[in-house]
Amino acid sequence: MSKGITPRAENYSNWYNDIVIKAGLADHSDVRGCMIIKPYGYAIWENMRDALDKMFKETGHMNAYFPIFVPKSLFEAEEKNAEGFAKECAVVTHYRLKNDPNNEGKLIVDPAAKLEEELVVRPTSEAIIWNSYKKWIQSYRDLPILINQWANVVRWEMRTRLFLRTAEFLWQEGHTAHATKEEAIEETEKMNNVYATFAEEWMGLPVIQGLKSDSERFAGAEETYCIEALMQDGKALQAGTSHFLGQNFAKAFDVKYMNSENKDEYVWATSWGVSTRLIGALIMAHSDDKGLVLPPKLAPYPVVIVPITKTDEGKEKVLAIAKEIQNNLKQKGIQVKIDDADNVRPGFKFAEYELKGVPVRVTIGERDLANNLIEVARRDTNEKETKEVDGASEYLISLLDDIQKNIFDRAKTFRDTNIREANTWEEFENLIEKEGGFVSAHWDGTAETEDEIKAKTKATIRCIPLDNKQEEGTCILSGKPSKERVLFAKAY
RNA sequence: CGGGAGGUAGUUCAGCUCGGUAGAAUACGUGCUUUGGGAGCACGGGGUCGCAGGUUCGAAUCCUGUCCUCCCGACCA
Repeated sequence: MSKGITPRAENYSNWYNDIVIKAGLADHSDVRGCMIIKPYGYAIWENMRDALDKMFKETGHMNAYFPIFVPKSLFEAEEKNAEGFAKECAVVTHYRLKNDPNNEGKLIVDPAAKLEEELVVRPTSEAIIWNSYKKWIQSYRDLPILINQWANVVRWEMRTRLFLRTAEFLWQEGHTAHATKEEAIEETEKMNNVYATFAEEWMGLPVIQGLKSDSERFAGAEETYCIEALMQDGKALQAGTSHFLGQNFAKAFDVKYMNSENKDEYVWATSWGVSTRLIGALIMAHSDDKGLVLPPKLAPYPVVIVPITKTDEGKEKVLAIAKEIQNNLKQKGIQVKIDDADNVRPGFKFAEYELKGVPVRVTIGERDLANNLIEVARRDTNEKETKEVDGASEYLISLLDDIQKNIFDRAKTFRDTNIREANTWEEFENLIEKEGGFVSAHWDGTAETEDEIKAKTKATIRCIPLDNKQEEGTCILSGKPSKERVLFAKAY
């Protein structure tokens, strides 16, 4: 157990907070619900962003940027979307401050500077983007529009948690416009697939792709696809969503195109997004009581070298080998940090890099080097081994692959052993309460039943898996007939 | 929005009951000894005690108001 980190078994949410703060990922700010993402945490986000951005471009999308402010009249155009977000919107009402005549050195909002129309700080950008698409789309030749934006959004949540739910967060939101329903649905599914691939191959996070139930669906969507992941404490986390918006926004903003037969038609839409919440998922999926555990592909530096030296000429030799390894790995695009700071001792560095989740630590010391050896420690299993200097770089590269794979396999085994079937209400309640994880059960398809289950157990329908097999059954609560099982869980 | 905890050094916190010189640990700086699992000793710098009033000879401490944060719950596309 590491200095100052609450063990998971003692208090899972304190453990989570300790990791975020002590690994240097983020801090609370003086603004309620808003966090400061520190360089180490931001570096992880940059790696996520770069990988996703590349995937978006490979699937034909381009980036653009729309304003953070949405005039209220635009925001309210799509009623369901507006209603869904209304109660968590920050609103700009004034554009100027002035000196407080009654309190020197203080400022007050200038009542003379009230805006004619309030500006909503975007909680999501469908409204302002579709207002633009209206101007961009005349003909079927203008379609599809495949745009993504990297942005911050604000949702005034009642209760916030670092990375998992903050009042302001960073994300990407894709907004596409299509001529046909089929093409839009294809896009929705394609991007959900991109998310699943990213989660599994980069984050080492196994996910279940599925559809949301009516009550969990995005406000303004016809269908919401999602990727759902399971955290170590048995709670589910929605890691990404991709929405088929039908013609709802096209109708709200009057976006029509002329088809090849000279007839006006409404445009079909999708939107999809993932956020800095993924960093929360990353933490809770892999880390342990010693600290963070990062997948090599997203670690700011997958390898850290700790030189241990006693003499000047020894130091020279050690650093020469460290730099050689650094250069070899750099050629493969792998960042290596050499920590030659001499104000802290090796033991401190070991603990520090374990806390920060660096996948591989290499110790190069004069003692082992006399025998041409170095020490290699892997963070995922906490195993240490000694290796020959010759061939070290090649070994490290293959070790990083191993770790990436092991992290995923471990999380997948955990996830798979935590999907259980329930066939009666008693079984269901018992599994949700005592085991956690996903519970696969029949449901009659109604929102009433879903609500009642939630009220009784706090479990919600996470998704209806895409590859669901069809089987006759009866709803665990109402006993009414059902054609397939859905996944329930308590969720973040 | 309900319930709980809290705001004192960069950080974690003690001091408050019972008013009287602003404290510890850690971090930081300097020096020496150290360096293979969170080093030791010595010296040193560092604070409008969240903010505003009030009581008092005197307030971190008592009273009133106010702002903010965290945790639990409700809420959460």
